[in-house]
Amino acid sequence: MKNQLKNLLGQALSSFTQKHALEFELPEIQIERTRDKSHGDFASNIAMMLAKPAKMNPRQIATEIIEALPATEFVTKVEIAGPGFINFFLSAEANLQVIKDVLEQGEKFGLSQVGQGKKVQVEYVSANPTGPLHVGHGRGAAYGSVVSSLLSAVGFDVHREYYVNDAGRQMDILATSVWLRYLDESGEVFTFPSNGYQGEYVRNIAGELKTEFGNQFLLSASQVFEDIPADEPEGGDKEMHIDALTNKAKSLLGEANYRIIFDKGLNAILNDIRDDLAEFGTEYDQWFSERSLVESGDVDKAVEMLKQSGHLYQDKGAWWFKSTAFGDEKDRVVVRDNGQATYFASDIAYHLNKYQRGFDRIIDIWGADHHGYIPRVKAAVESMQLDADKLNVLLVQFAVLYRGTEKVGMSTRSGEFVTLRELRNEVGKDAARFFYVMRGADQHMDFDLELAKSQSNDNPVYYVQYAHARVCSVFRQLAERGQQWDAEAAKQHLAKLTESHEDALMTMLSRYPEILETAALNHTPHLLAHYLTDLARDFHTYYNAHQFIVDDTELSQARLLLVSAVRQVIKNALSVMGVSAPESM
RNA sequence: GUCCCCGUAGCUCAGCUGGAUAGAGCGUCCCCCUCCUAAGGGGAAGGCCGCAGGUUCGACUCCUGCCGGGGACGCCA
Repeated sequence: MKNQLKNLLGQALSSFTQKHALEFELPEIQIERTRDKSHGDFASNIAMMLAKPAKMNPRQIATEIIEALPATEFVTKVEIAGPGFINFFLSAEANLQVIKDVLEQGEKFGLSQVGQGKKVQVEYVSANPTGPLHVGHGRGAAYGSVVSSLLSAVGFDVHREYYVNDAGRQMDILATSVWLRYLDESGEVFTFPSNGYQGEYVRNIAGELKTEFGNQFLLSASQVFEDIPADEPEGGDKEMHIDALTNKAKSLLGEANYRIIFDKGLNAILNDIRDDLAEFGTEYDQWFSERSLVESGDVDKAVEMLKQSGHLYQDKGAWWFKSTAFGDEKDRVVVRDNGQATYFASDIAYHLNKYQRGFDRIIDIWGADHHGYIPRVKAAVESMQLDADKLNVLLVQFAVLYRGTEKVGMSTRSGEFVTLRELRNEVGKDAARFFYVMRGADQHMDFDLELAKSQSNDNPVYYVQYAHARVCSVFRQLAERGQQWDAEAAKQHLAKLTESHEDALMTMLSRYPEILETAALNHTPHLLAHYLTDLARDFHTYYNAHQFIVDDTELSQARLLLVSAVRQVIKNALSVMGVSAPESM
């Protein structure tokens, strides 16, 4: 509808410019929904935009444009209002059309092709596989998966990816932690390193290792801790302590055995993360391994490439990337003085790889704490002569958990964090997803567990789902009364829908495709959540004001058709959000 | 210190990329199904859109500077 009006205005505009022999470049035609019914259904500000360049009074311009407007059956009235708005009033038929559209298109209603099949890669969550996902990752997961679904809904070819940090120091620390817990299980006595992974899950993995391999990796604690520098509580350095233990593990166990333990830890946690995300309803097309980049030599190649192009220099034994040349605050280390490539080196190689795979757009979704990372990645991309505009980094702010008014403590260090799985078990997948996505991603969020669990009208998830269930209930009621309903036949009686509530609902339904498009293009899934509560509210209002199953069968049929369209749109929108649409509650 | 995010009703948040009289929910107050699920609905009160300038026909929205809150700034990952 919006586009049709745009076309009409375009035609009127060109005859207007011809008439006055205007030469300047025309502004883009903007048409928007009116906020107030008395302003019609749509409005354009084009006359005011033209006022200055055309050197004419905006109301005069509006008058002439309206005169030049081709006649159509779906617009009943066009008015000039206020400083020069052109207001369009749609005909009743035009309003009714949306019901037919929903009926015909069903699950496809709202989808579009603005993405033109362009290839978009969306990378999200990508948490280190050193422990279970916590509630902070949950927000990224919900946001990333809904953004992906939105993009896909408006015609992009979306590739969802999880970057697995399965190489590097943190993974070594995990492997070492697993091994030490294994020794612990076997009765060795020692103090667990303060910088190791303390969580219970590490013990579980160690237990599995023990069951599977028996004493194959058993060594005495005295042998392991021989010549290891002191840990922090003993006045030493916790980083040096843990690194030394890792090196000791490698030398005592040998590469092959070490690798077994390493992989045991990695796979246990990665499988857990996979299951967790799958149960949360976020799917991936690819799990991209960092180690594969290292082993294929891509990381070395990328570093070499930067050396060749003169973007690296050596200082104090380390190789630095000259990111300041591209606007970063300081230069960054790519290869440490011990010869180890940093995570940044892998990230450079990974982004190069993304570009080489030929995506039209690349979206990275990171936690807000990584914002300082953006300039250096963009710098790396630019230094490799790649189009940095294709890369879009979206940041997700943290969520703070509340139980009622009480803040739920969160500290990753002590291993005392609330996991995503615990959250799902407590409030359920639907509520968790809806709540996560209800607020703008750049907004700090208060996540109230009590509210998310509550089965009341305070809870937007239930509010929306209930609207869907209520429609289903109406149809069950209809069946119980032994009455028939025929959607095709009902189409003939739509003109019976004359109540203001019905009008409002139809307008709301026709907005859905527009909401999907803006939400997708702006990466703002919260618009969809708000739209759903608005739609549900209009439905509940209608429900309270009017009976759908009434004696006038034609009216009854028409109302049922309208209500079934509402059900369809709620279902479609919830499905984009990855939230279920229950038929009864 | 540098950088990022935020500041809108008592509370939690929208505000459609600059439009008309700034909107919801919760909370408060009043009211509504012998009727398709009251897990619902209607109404009232409640605002210097942090402050001060600037840009223009027009600013909650864009720019600058303050004030206030949160976060990030490592040869960490």
